[in-house]
Amino acid sequence: MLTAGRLARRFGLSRTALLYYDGIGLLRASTRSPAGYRLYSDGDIHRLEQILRLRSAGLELDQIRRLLDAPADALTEALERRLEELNDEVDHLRHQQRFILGLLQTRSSRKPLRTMSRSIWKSLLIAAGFTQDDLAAWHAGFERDSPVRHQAFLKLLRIPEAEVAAIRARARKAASGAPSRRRVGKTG
Amino acid sequence: MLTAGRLARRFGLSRTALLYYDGIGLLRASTRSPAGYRLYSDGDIHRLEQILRLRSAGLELDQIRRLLDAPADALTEALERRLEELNDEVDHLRHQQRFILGLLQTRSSRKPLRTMSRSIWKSLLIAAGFTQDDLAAWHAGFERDSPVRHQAFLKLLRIPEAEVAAIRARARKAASGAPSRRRVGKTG
DNA sequence: TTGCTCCTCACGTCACGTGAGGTGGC
DNA sequence: TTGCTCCTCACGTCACGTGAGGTGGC
Repeated sequence: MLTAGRLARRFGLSRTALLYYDGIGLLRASTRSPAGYRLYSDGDIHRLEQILRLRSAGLELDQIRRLLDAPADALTEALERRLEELNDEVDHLRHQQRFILGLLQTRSSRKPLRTMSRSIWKSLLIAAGFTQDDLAAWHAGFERDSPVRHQAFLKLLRIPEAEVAAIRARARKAASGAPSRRRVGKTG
Repeated sequence: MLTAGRLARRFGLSRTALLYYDGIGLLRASTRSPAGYRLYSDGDIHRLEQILRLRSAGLELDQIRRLLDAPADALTEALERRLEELNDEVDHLRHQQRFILGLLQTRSSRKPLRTMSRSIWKSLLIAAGFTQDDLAAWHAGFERDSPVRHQAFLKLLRIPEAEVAAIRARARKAASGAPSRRRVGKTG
């Protein structure tokens, strides 16, 4: 039996969040102490775990509440709908990005665009499921098999000359047999 | 001189939005009619255009208000900060997507994942700046120069066999000289 | 006179955060 | 007795949407 404060700390969320969940009927403490303190049972804790899982998926609390008492099919369906929604949201943010890039180009900017474009591209690929190592391996393979097309591809991404050269150099080194202990982007 | 309702319709936003902008001091009608109707001048309209531009970039109204009376440098800087912010937001949404894919995999799903992954990938590339035609041309070139690697690449994206075959067939046809009148994804 | 547009409050939204004012527990 | 934790309101957030109740304009 945990009080609200302890439970909150245990799950890394705020006490007021728990009070809010109580208020909207999402998660009520199954017991109260004589003084009125909320006391959360193991069952309550289990329910909280489910709630936080679905919250991590970006579902609304109201929807989570309904799903917890619904058949599993409803959950699967809701998650798939959420995936589509996320596609739309990402598209929307991408439009904002491209719009901003347009605004900046109209003005007198020169260098930020190039670096942004590179970092955007990278975060896209990483978000798409590629790890840093995947990217390194991919560049290495590309460079080994068709260095000319590799360069053209990097140019297409508007990555500046110096960066292109650095990426190709790393790719050649990786392809020539050095163990892949390198981290892209940070210190290596 | 336009009233609020007319101005709203002209710019495709709601009348209440304009009232709200007035309320927070973002855009005040420079004149009122004897009866108290808001009358927007050409100057007001020009200011609204600027507001909507920045709103399309996803800036907050409060920030927009400050930027409109600030030097151009501040605007450029704000837009670049917003770009970074967008990267973070997209990352966050991607995490949600990957988390959901994990949840669905734990359950008994089988087919939705494959198709999602494909559509996610495509929307990523399109959002990154590739047009449908760019994609088609890219596949065509890849297929022409190294069909084996092209297939491996598509497989890496977890695109189902049948889709892979279709994409390669289209790519071969495109590379063999047919004019690129085709649309990817819809009917073609 | 009839619609349509306009006006000004005031309240609701979503998931909490932040006090204010008061009590329980070691 | 002193801190720390807990309790219950109540209000603020962001960009509006939605009435309610009342007036202007063709």
